[in-house]
Order: sequence, then structure tokens, then C-alpha cells
Amino acid sequence: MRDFSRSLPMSLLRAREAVMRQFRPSLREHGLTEQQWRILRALAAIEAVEVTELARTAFLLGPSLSRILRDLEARHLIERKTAKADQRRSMVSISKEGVKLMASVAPTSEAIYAEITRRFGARKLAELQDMLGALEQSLAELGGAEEASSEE
Amino acid sequence: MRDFSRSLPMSLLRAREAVMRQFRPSLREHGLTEQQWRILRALAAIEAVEVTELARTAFLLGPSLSRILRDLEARHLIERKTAKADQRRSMVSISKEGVKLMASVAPTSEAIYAEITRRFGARKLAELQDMLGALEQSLAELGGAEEASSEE
DNA sequence: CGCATTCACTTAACATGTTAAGTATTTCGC
DNA sequence: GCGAAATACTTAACATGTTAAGTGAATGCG
Repeated sequence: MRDFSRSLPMSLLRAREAVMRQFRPSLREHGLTEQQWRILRALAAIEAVEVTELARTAFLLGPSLSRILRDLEARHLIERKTAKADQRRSMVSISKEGVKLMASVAPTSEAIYAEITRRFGARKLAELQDMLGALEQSLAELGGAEEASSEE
Repeated sequence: MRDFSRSLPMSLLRAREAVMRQFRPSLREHGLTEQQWRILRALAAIEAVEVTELARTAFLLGPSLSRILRDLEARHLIERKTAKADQRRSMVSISKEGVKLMASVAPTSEAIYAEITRRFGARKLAELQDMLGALEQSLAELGGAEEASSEE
């Protein structure tokens, strides 16, 4: 069996960790986790979204998102109101406080990202992103844990 | 601020998830999590290791490893004995049962890896791994959350 | 209409990630 | 040798990942 420390999953894990190590301290200073930050960023780009759509955008599973939204709402960083047309749906948006918090974190975050880009090289970075996207595409068709399939 | 869904951390996260999605169902059938599997694989390559070294190899934080080792030991998949020279250290090794379990999982796991390689292309895969390693290197010097530094 | 099915979440339960604190052992300096 | 500091874990506490089950609201269909 191949040396697992050289396997693709490990390479991806280590690379991502190397990147996130740079951001976490700054986020932490502002009382945010990586996932909470992802949600705020996703919300900043739009007026309001449904929870399910937000889960897709922020790449979080429903249960994680449910918990985090509960906490972010308690901290008044986001707002929620149920859709009138469909009482099941809930529309989420970032609050003024949330926007303010983002503004205070963004500069450092941008600087870190710029430094990473500078170190690794902008061209190589773009290339890497392309390959990662291609990898994702390659496996998208393959699925992995679908439902509504023809199996069984 | 740049569209965060195209940021490096998100690209890495999505790519890794796309890969792990392929493996998880098979591991699950054998009652193993991704992390438990990593530990068994790391142990399979050697006689015995200290916990700290294992944490480095399997890329797990100490507390996670502590818990998982406790559980794997209870399931008799690993064995532990304190080093005679240094009572603080504990030497971990895989058990016969552990080896047997690995043997039952490995074929499927190998097949999945082969399929991923086939889909994405062996050459591209090697190239991607190189880039991921390079990225890691770029950021290694930068650190991120070190101690014993000259800051403060 | 009536009711089974689907849908959009939320809760629950257990495993891991992450940081801080705790414990026992060893090493170092004097 | 002895006490402070370092080392190798382990525990604790809280946040998220992951799967399964639960809840209330909408839909589809006979």
C-alpha cells in the first residue's frame, strides 16, 4: 500500500491546514471561527438567502449551519425571517453589526491572502485553483454518496 | 472583497471533500472514520511509535489522537505500552486484529484511489501533488501560530 | 377535499477540531 | 540531589462534521 502521507487526501489536508493556519489567529481575535466567517462572507454578497442555499454556498452541512445560525443570530450578526410565501423557508441576511464586524476583519484577511499569493506566486496560485476545480469536476459525475440513484 | 467561493481555502476544502466522499462509505461499512483509518495506516508502516510522532504522521492534534487511541484500544485494534526508558512516553502499535481489518478495507480503498487517478489523470495528479507540496513549503516558513517566536 | 409524500429545516447523538488547563515524569541548573 | 522548567501526554470545554431521526408546512394525487 502506498505511503499514505503522500496520498491525495493527505496532501489536500496539509495544504489547506497550512493556509488556514494563517487566517485563524486573526479570526480568533475577532471572535469568529472559520465557518462563521464563511457564512458572513457569503451573506455579504447578497440581500438574503434561504438556509439551504446558504449551506451550498458556504459549503456547510445543514446541521452545522443550523447551529451556527442560531449562535450568530443570538450575537445579532445576522437576521432571519420566515418567507411569507412558504412558511418552511427562512431568509437569512447579515445585520448592520455583522457588516461592521466584517469591515474590521477584512483588511487583515486581505493582507494575509495577498501575502500567500505573493509567496506562492499569483500565476501558480491560479494554476492550482484550476487543477483543484478540474479534480472536483472529475469526481462530480462519480458522486460518492448520492441518493435517488438507481442503486439497490 | 473577492468572491469567497473562489478563494484558495474554499477550493482546497471542496476538492478534498470531493475526494473523501468517495472513501467514506467504504470506511463506514467497516466501522472506521477517516481519522481512525489514517492512524491504522500510519501504524501499519512501522513497528511502534510514540504518540507525538504518530500525531505528526497522521496529521492529528494531540487531543483528537488521545481520544481516538482510547477508542481503538478498547476495540483491540491497537496496543499500547509505556516505554521503559521514559515513563511519559507510550509506544503504540497495530494489533493483529487491526492488521486484519486493514486487509479487509485496503482492496476497496485501493480501487477507489485507482479510479480517482484514472479519472483525473495520473500525470495531472502528480502535478497537483507537487503544487500542493510547494504551497505547503511556501507557507511553512511563514508559520502562522508558532510559539517560542520573537513576537510580543 | 383528504392524505400520503415531499420539502425545508431542526434536533439528536456521536466523532473530531481546537485551544487551554491539568498530570505525571524527566531533565537542567546550581 | 533538589527544585524549577520542560516534556509527553490526557482532560476539559466548546465548535463543527456527519448521519439519522424529528417537526411542521407545502404538494401531489386520487
